Amino acid sequence: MRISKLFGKTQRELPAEADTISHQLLLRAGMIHQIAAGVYSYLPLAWRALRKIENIIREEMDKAGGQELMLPALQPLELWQATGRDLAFGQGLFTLSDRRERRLVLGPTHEEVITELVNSNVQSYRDLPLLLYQIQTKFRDEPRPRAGLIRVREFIMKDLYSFDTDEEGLSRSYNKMLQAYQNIYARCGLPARLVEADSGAIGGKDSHEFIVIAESGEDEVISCANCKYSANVEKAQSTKEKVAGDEPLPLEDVSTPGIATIEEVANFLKIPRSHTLKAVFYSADGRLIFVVIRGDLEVNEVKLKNVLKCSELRMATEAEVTEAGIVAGAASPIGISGIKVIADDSITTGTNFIAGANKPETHLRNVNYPRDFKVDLITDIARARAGDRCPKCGGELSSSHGIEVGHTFKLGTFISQKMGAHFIDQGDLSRPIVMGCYGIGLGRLLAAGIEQNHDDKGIIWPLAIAPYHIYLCPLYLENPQVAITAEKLYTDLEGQHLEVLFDDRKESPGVKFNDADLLGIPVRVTISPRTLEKNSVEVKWRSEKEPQLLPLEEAVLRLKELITGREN
RNA sequence: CGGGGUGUAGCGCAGGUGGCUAGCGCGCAGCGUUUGGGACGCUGAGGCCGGAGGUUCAAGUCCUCUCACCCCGACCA
Repeated sequence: MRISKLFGKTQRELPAEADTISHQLLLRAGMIHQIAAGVYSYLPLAWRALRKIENIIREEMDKAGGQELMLPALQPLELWQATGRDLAFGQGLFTLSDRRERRLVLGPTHEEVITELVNSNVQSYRDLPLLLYQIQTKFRDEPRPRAGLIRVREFIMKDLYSFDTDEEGLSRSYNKMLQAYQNIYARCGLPARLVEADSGAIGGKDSHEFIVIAESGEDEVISCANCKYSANVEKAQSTKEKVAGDEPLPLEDVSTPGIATIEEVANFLKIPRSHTLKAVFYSADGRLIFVVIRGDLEVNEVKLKNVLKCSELRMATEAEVTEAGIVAGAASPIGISGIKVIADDSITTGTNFIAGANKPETHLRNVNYPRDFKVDLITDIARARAGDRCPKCGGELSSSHGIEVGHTFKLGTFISQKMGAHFIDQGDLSRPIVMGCYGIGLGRLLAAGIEQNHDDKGIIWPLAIAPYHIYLCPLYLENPQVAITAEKLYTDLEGQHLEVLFDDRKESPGVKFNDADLLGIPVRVTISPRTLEKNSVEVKWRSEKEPQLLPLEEAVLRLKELITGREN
């Protein structure tokens, strides 16, 4: 490709809109163009890189036994109502009506559609297992698109769906996919980590994410330095250490004038926050929920949401709390009735806690569970933090940010049951198909690739996903010797099926070198009067500092060797 | 949804106390001189100042409404 003909221009200045690195570089390199919040066009360079990623994914899916197909983006809303996932997705679902007022959604994912399809093609255990996948555009009305391609509303995604006769089959399919995913990230040059995850609106039991550690990532990963434990903070557990072990003492009031927050209570009474119990109020599908947790811990809303099995969860408003007869600032689980109380199991890690008295400006000393109050449910709903103890080995947990570049789910029979997708087993029994699903966002993978591979000059593409292999960079093109040599080299390199971006512009060396660095093509080949004097060309890897000279007559073959050598 | 910010040329920005032909840099076009890390000179094209309404002799500038985009938060009584 000649740069003079390439659609898309590099930009010298930082775009004001972007403040994550991949977003900035994608814009500066002229690779993407935004048309609305979280909606982008992909220009030729980006599209080439995406297709490289797509092909790697396709090869690995096929190798694992997957069969590619294409599914509709336009889906009837009833399909979503059948599984109830229209509610789970809520506002995240793009909906529209056709001319007959039939309600449709733009598919945010395709479990319903493919289950419907599979149901009409599978009757017997002999038809299973199946691994079916699609690579296509999906739509989610994200509350806040951000960071360029990292969180968007229209995106290209590979989803594979597995269909098995039982849990063991599912595990086999699941493990195949985990392996295929490891292969994909390795081939794309991305160090992705496997972490335990919450399944969110997709539903299901076991779930894992692949995370690329990056500052701009919006996911928080909790991991143990000592063992392999690693989990998304939404899911992560930690050991809650004992805090106070005295014999339970009788309850007593303590006056706390003007004291409301846990911080203030702890300071006022000169005790650690961990010796207090905190009351937090939520509204779950419109119902008030009373949550009790040890004062130094925070509620993990994802865990809470899972426990409550609700579709909408938010903090309750002060009005809602007051209306329920609760004294803000001194709320207490003691003597509460008519409200569902959920407790974090941290309330059993000590005795004689301080808690609200449910009377203005008053707290209670020596609160003990279960002696003093009852709860509807006690379980782990706390947010794990860096510095906490690992639930598996007791090591110290640390926290880092990352980009979720893949997510796998053991769906089980949740969807197949609701949609009546059954098969006949060997004993002539009708049973629901056991499902899994496995997604990768291609654009996000591209962005993560840039987040991982760049310097202050620009992108440094891993060879496997680079839009081109070689940046052919002749200097002083008005010199006929340079021009002729460059043209010949361009033709010969393409003849060897090397992918060449030919900078045929009459620009100054500075401009060309800077664009070469910005675009991040792995190998730069410079031809100039200076190199021609030595009858050679200069070759430089984008990822390395020093160039080397290659004799002109060997250049094509040597470059071919260099590139195929690194590809494997 | 809440909070903050920004909309002026393809990109980055200035102008904002109303005042006549709306500027600067980059980029773009032409000519010339240059040339191993974003060269220089000259000439030139390019704007419904996000949109609607209002105030005024006069609005990029003031008022009201609205739209779009970006960032932060979805935070604990």
